[in-house]
Amino acid sequence: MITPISLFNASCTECGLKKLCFPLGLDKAEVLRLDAIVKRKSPLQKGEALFRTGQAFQAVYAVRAGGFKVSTVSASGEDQIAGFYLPGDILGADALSSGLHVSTAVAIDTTTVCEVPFHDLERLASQVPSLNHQLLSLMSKELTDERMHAELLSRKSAEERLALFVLWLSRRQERRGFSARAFRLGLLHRDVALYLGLTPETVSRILARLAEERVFSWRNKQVDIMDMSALEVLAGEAQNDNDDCQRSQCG
Amino acid sequence: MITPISLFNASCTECGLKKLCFPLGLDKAEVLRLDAIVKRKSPLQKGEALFRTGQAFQAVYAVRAGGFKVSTVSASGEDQIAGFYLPGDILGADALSSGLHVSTAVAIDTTTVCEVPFHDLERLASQVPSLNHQLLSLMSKELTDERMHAELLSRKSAEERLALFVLWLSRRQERRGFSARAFRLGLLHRDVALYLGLTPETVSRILARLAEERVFSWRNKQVDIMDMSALEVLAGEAQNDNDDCQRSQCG
DNA sequence: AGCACATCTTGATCTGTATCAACTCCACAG
DNA sequence: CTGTGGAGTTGATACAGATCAAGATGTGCT
Repeated sequence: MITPISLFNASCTECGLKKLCFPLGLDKAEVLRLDAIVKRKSPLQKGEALFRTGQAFQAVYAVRAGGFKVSTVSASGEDQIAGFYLPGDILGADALSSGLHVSTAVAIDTTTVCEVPFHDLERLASQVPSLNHQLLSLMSKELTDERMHAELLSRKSAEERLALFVLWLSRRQERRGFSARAFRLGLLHRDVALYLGLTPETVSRILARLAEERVFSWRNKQVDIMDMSALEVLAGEAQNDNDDCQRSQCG
Repeated sequence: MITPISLFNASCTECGLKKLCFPLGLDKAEVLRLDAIVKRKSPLQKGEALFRTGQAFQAVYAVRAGGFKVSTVSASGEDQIAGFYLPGDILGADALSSGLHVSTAVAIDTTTVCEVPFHDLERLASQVPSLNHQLLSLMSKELTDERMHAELLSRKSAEERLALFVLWLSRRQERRGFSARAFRLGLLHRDVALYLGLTPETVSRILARLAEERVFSWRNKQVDIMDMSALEVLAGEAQNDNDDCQRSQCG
């Protein structure tokens, strides 16, 4: 199959996501060395797997466009969704300790990735301290994200979970330079429900209520936030009262 | 204050936990270099904090004896417990991406730790590839553990959660060379409840039932597992049927 | 365009766990 | 030894969200 070169040859130097990805903190010469080990793969179709549980760990991947859902299959069959990975995110590093992937990554859209063979990455990182630091930093970030996820699951009501989920998405969009108030979200309610520890029915009911209350709507893969501060309140993240004041002038 | 040197001078070379900790995969000369940057601190009393939310990130810590509970304080005040760290575990690396600790680590017993200044660790790791690999591997391990925690929180019943929790503890004990069936657990019900996303009342009720059914008991900081296979069944982790068979001779 | 299947919505009911409340047990200080 | 406060237990009740069920809407394929 012949694919237009232009889609895949963009280097890290020119990539719009370099502030979120491995190049962060590297100088130009270092980015060029990184570029040399990165393989741009042809796009995955929606539903295709990037890796599956049990496969040998070979590389980590940076999402360039599209996205993945990462799930683990439990003994009971039904799968749990560990997270969603959007452009700029790195995935696959969770397989590092065991040498085998412990989860499956499925494209939720037509998706392009950069493949970074781990052996090469590790060797380069040992020569480029700032790259190594960034690798550690990205993993540390994933860990704190997963902790936030666990906190959401253990202490939040269904409504808070959905509000928080949309708020997180909104902030990720914003950091990528897109609108925080309106974006596309090509996920099934079922997948979001699994991620949030809820059922699709509950998700549907709460979406109906929040749309009714003009907080936000999610219809036909399109999210529109109508009242950001109400959303923050519902998510339990309002910039309220005097938390800052205790450290500055007030009181 | 003068403390007996003998308590703190044990080197990594002689440490019984080296198979679980940074030295894994290093040769003797490398372990000696690691030893040179590790600081053995004087013990923390029960209830003392190793680090607190908001403190600057300076070092990672290896638990030598005792243990920690690591919790995050949410805006609403009550704290969520992210995990328990036992001898051989590494903690503190979650602060790496932001440069500030995002959680608080409190000793649950008299506890000794090895402090590894991160700046030194990073420099040494850049010279010793196997150390760098082990650092990445430990972080990857933490990430998969946190995913298991999230899975427990989103899909398991209260009984399954407790069974799984005790099973995890049992396996950790075993890997450290202790009995898998009987061990000390100096945690409050309240802390375990928070970790499992339950209330102390529910924990108490289920413990009573499981002791009644002779699966395991937890009284006076002492856990005794009476029926390991029943515990595995309750935890949804029984070595059941033909999962292996599908890959071998059966059928 | 039209069919078929998957996803989403909406409603009725059920249930596991939280919540509230009272009591017991224990550790520790004096 | 006794008083005090925190932790654990046990029971009664409430409710959020699961489950079951049926219909509406969408989406992909021929």
